[in-house]
Amino acid sequence: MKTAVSPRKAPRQARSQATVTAILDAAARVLVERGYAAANTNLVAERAGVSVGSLYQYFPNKDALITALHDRHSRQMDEVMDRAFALSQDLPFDEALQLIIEGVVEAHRVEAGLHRVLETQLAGLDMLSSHEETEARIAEQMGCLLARYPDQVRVPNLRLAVYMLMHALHALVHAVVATRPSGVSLKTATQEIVRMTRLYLSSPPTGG
Amino acid sequence: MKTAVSPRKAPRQARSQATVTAILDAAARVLVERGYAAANTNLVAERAGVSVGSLYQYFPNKDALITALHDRHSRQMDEVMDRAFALSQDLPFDEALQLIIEGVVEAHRVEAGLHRVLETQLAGLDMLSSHEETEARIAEQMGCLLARYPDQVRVPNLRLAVYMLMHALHALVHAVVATRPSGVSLKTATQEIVRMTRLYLSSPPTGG
Amino acid sequence: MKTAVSPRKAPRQARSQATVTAILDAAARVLVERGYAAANTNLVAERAGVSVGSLYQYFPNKDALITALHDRHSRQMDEVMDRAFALSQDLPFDEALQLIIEGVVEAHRVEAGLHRVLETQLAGLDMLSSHEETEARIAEQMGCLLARYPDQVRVPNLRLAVYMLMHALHALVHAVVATRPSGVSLKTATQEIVRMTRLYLSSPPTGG
Amino acid sequence: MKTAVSPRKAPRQARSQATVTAILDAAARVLVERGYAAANTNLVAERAGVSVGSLYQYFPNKDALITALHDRHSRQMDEVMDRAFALSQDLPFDEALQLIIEGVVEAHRVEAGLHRVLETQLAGLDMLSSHEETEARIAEQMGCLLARYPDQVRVPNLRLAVYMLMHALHALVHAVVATRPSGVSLKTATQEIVRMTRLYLSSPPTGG
DNA sequence: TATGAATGAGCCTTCATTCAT
DNA sequence: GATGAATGAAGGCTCATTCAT
Repeated sequence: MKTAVSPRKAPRQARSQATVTAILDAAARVLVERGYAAANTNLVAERAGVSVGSLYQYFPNKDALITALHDRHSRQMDEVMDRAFALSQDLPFDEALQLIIEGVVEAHRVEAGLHRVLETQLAGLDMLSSHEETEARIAEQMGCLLARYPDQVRVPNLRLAVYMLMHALHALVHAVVATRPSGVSLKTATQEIVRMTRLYLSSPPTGG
Repeated sequence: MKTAVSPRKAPRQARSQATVTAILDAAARVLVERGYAAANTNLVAERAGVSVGSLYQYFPNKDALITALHDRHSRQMDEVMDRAFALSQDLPFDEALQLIIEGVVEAHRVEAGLHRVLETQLAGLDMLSSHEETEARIAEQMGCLLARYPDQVRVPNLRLAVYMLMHALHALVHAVVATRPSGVSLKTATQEIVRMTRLYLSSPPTGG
Repeated sequence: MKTAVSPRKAPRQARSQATVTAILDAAARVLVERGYAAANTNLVAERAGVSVGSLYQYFPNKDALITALHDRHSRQMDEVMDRAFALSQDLPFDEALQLIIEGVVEAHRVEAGLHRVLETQLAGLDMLSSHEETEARIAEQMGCLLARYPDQVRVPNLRLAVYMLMHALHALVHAVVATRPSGVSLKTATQEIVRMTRLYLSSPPTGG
Repeated sequence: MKTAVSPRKAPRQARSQATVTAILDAAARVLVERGYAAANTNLVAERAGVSVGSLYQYFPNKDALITALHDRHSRQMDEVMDRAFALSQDLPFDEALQLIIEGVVEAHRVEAGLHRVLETQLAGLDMLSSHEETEARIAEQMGCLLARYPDQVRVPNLRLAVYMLMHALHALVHAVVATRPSGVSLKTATQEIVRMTRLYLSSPPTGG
């Protein structure tokens, strides 16, 4: 499942691919609109314009569908992040930081609702493995990034700093994308996240 | 209904109170174990050691039960926070900050799992009002706190700073309570949150 | 049960009697307001101002309660009818007829709603026996009445005539009490019932 | 939904139609046997030889099922009545009257039990509208009929007469179909209804 | 393969009835 | 006797899943 499709010999596969995509899209919409509890496979199939039977042809059960949706979403996010990290490669610290954070915000803006639902309502499902993988990979990249700027990044414990940033950034980006204090633009808010991050990273452990 | 009970001749009420408490406790456990969607009233009743009928004697429906649980939890959190804010009243900035953050961590340590589920899976229910109230009240107190230390708190926009802290602290506290990088104690992690907060608040807007 | 209470030594009994009456009254009200399906013993008890426990002290189960209510209602109706038949004893045919029919209308006006519900929704219960008895007794009396006026009552088959009248009058009285064509008073409508009855009874079997 | 099916390629629809019919038939049976309160959808489904799920595929809820049953029954009755009224068009008064009343009796003979339950236990449901419509239409037709014979029909108030007949006939037909005095055939009883009706309609208001 | 009617386990809720106080 | 909290069987309804066409 979920294996890449070889470019040639697409006719059959193309149909399947389109159907799978339609189903996942419908699932995303339904999930965002009604939450996991109220989302049901019949509705997803209807919204996707296919029969329930077809849905079950491609996904053995409801959880598999949600998992697949989650995986697809993760992959999309990963790509954005990878691109951001790649671009930041040769930039000075401040610019790299800004680029990365703006990238994350951008990544979350696309499907903020879906992202939230997936993260939120799916705590109980067994799909965490892939999610944690992703998290770990991003943490890894983040660690590498920080390690590249020993002069600006002066934290007592790099692993701890990465951990702090992962969680703080995650929450702030979500918040900033969803809602901001009145009169504050997304750009300004994003800038403030950058500022907080820079302050945190570039101050020596001891106040002295 | 659940108003204060007169001290003498409490047996009847005491029994009811105990039942209500047992139900709420069971609901909390079930919710944490299985999430909202998979939690069902029959199971909650069974776990509470009462019949479904009793459950419905005290809570008109499933949502009301969850809402009541949420309210109870909120009240408990509020008390902890209020206490922390009160104690921090006459302390110097650094100590006040530390006290507050340790208070929040402490508040979350009690029922972290429940807290997460309630926050997470209940987005759809109509109980948000009380939740948002609580949030607003805490934000208000936070704002007052920061305003008390104009010398140490140098942020360009106080409302924005409060907003940033609310979200970042929230996430970090949750994270820290649930899991930490190996080798990092809860105390150390909490300290790091304090450090991040202090750095963020006490640096002038412009690097200069 | 339901046995007459001896006049002396009433204190205890009086209390019970009052409670039973209150319960039956409440049951009547609830039944009229919500119908049999939606009526429930807890509500009846509450409306009667007693506990469910007390209700079950006097009535072994819900059906017994309804049956008792039905019996009480029947008895009240019977009394009215008996009185009407007694008064009509020495009157000429037309006046006797009018008196009886007005009596029936009057009897139904008091608790028309209850009467309807009892008749209607209780078809399935096993309380019909007493109901059929009452019906039979009234039919009997009606037969006697008609037999008293051989000159005016010229029907081919007396039993059939009684049967016809029982059913037609029943329906018409119900209808007339509940609703009438606009502009028609209860008195006028009652008069028309009398007219129909007289015409039916006093015409010779063959048109000749 | 239940609109006419194109003759060719009906298999799908035919199946559904059959299922719907089976459900309605089962509902009718259960309703007659146990009354509305004791009738439950699970039993209806079982009796119909389908699953509850199927029942709810065709009827959104219990009341809708009963309403549909009521509608189907009404439609059947209407057809019989319409036919009777149509046939009576050019007949002399006595024959027209006889035809109509025999028609009503015939209409009720088919599903007398169901008819009674539907009329009886369903006062509370919102299906009255259609029922009252039917009643009004029949009253209308009855009025027209009577108006066609000004020589034989001599009543003081046509609307009142129609009202009287609607109620009396209704009750008598029900009675006659369900049970009769011993020794009286359905035919004889029906004849007696005709006789009563004729006497009522053709006598001048005042005895003179 | 696609379809969608059919299935039925399971959930929320009610209410007649019991019983400890 | 009176009370009313507690009980739990039963009923309405949903929805993940299957399978005949």
